[in-house]
Amino acid sequence: MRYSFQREHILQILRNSTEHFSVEQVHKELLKEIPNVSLMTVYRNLTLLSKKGDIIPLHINNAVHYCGDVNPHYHLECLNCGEVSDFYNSELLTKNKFLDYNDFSPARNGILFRGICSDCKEAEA
Amino acid sequence: MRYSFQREHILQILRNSTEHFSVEQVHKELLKEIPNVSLMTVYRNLTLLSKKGDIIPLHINNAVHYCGDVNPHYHLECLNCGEVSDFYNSELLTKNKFLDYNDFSPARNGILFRGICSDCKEAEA
DNA sequence: TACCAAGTGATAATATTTATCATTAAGAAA
DNA sequence: TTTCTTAATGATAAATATTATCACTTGGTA
Repeated sequence: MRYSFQREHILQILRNSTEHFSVEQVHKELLKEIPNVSLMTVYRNLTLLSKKGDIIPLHINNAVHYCGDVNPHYHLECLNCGEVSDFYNSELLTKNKFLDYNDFSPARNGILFRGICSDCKEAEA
Repeated sequence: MRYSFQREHILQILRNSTEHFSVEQVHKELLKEIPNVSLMTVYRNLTLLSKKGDIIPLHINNAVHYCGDVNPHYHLECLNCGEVSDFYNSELLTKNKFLDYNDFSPARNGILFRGICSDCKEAEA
């Protein structure tokens, strides 16, 4: 894989944020730094970076969002507001082994919890 | 919500299978029983049944698949072959409480494990 | 400096889902 | 049973997200 100015910037956009941008959002951010960069380039590089393991693809409501943090953690998706947040939990990580039951090996960042986030629970109460 | 012949059949298709059909697949099955039924009707009812809690929507690679089993369980998605299977694990279910950490409440069937399934692991070895 | 292949950007095509609206039919009321 | 109201349907079009194609550009090596 050859160096690419565009790809490097895409990676930095995700590394420098805790948000989980959609492809469109990454493109929008990238346009601030590289005018005229095409959406196709964003798609292409996000796919490549995912395959390399440099970013984590999250499939949320029929659109892929990407996480730039490759440290061991999981994701929480709120079914009410749609927000996706990172979830660091060492207890779960150490207990992770029993998940190899069923001969299924979860990917390092491959656990997604779908439910209701704290903000939405408060709003209801 | 009023009774609908089409909706009833859609629900039965999912109830009578352990597979996790896409919308197109449900439509294909439904056409065997109700010729000329429209794809729009399938979309509409799958969305309605999801909101009622009668079926579980799974977002897999930018397409929704549905699970007709509403008993407490989770899902395993193979990143290699794309297969999605049900995962029943009482140990995880009882330990589920600690997931209320972070004030996030996972939905009853809202945990998705993404990784490599047993078949694919064997094939590699 | 020349060359080759990876990467890009413009464009078109595909796939998935949602919106619109006239017609049909569930089921309550007369 | 007939009438009436409105949810549900089906046909069609539109919107959204993604992938394919290909001539041109650029990174990096010979």
